[in-house]
Amino acid sequence: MAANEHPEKEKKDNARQLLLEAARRLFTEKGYQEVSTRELADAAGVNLAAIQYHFGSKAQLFSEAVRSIMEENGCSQMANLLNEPVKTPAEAADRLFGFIQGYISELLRPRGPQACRIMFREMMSGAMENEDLRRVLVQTVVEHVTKPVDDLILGLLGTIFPQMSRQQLERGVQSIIGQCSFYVVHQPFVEYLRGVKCADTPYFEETSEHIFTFSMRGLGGSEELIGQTIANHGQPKQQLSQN
Amino acid sequence: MAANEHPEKEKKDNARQLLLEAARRLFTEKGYQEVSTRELADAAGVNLAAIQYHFGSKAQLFSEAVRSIMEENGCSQMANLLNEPVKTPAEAADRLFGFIQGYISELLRPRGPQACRIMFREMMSGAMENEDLRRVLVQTVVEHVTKPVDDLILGLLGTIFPQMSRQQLERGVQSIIGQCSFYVVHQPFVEYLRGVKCADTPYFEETSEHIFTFSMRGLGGSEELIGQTIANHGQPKQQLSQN
DNA sequence: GTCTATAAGCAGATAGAC
DNA sequence: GTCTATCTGCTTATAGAC
Repeated sequence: MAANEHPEKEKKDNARQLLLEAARRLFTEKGYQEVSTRELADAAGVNLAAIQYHFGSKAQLFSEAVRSIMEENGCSQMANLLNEPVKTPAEAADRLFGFIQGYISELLRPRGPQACRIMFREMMSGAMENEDLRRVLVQTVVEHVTKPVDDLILGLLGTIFPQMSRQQLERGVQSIIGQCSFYVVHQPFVEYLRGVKCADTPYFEETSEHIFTFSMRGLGGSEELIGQTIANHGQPKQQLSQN
Repeated sequence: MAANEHPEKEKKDNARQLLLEAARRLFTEKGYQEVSTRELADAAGVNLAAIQYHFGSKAQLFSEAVRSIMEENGCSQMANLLNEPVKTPAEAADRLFGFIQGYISELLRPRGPQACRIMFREMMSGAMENEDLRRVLVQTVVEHVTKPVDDLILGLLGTIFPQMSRQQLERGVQSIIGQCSFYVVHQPFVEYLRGVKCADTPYFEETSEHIFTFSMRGLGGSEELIGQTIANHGQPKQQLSQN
């Protein structure tokens, strides 16, 4: 009904589009199992049967919604980091620090479609009844999130540590992502155990700085580069000395 | 029916015990949402109504099952590590390495009740409908898993790095646990992206060694201690020099 | 394409006989 | 304490009118 109030633009497949938008929002907010088809149809302002008509099943609507989210913004904060290739270790270290902040921020303080939360949640739960669908979901996540993030960090680490083997770099990437994920996956436990709020600004900033420092040391980075990166991060670009 | 074949021992509350055992197994295998009360009753060989009679609801049975698992074996591989207090940094480093191996092993290659998988899965999903129940679950996990693991690693790191502040030690613990968790939480993505099997012995052993080395370096540990720990791990105890 | 009405099934919980 | 039978409410999916 509300759909007919805007006759100006093309409105073919309106119900489909409305459903997709509602699905993106609700699935990311509540998870696959917790959203019923009735709820989806109501939120979209369309008829229940439209889900079967346009997507065939709830599962396929979910699959489409995830793909659409991932294609549109992947891990959105990465866009800035990919604009121009880095040249010096100092630039790479600066972007690595920026990535860590952005990645945790997106995971802990999600605004808009939370692509990454879906990835954690639906994969851990046995929620995806259909095994094929589950495989497609893994593939979609890897293509649009895991792989780009991996390539980005791999490139940065390769610039900072040019002597390192591919295998060592891959392990470094995994250690960094693992540390960031910790503050999402273990969030309720950390908050209960330590009496902190992971997303509160002071704790959050300390978290980024710790992960950056710990990881740079873990890979053998110089204290000079670590200190200068933290000191200069967010400042206008300037030439930094490097190891 | 099978219950009456063993009249020798006390068998009061037999249905209750049978239900608890079935619940521990099924909930850890499939997750809360994926197990129905009928399935539980069938597996236990008792009547459906026994769940309400003995536990009041499915949710309370789940809660009891988790508590029972956690109380019984927490993170089981930790028992060996807690037997005697460590004295030297070398001993502490050796146990840290042992912990990392044991922790990943328990998460990746679970045999028996998989306490830790429950923790990850049910917390990430919005599965626990009841907010009170969710709080109780967080509390149970922290008490029986998070806190003991945290104390253990905190103690080991404190022995290896006696000059470090409490805050730094806590961050170190979180970085180590985060890296270990990565190989569980991101398992399907890593396996798809890299074409590896996380639980396969060569990759698994390399994983433990990497996390240990990366973390020791990240905290400023000496190369000598790292190398000697890896070389000597699993050997009979001997005095090692330390930084 | 969109709607109403309904099918078909499964969920957790309960009443009441034994 | 254990059982059968059933209630109530929800789910996804479909048939068929418009």
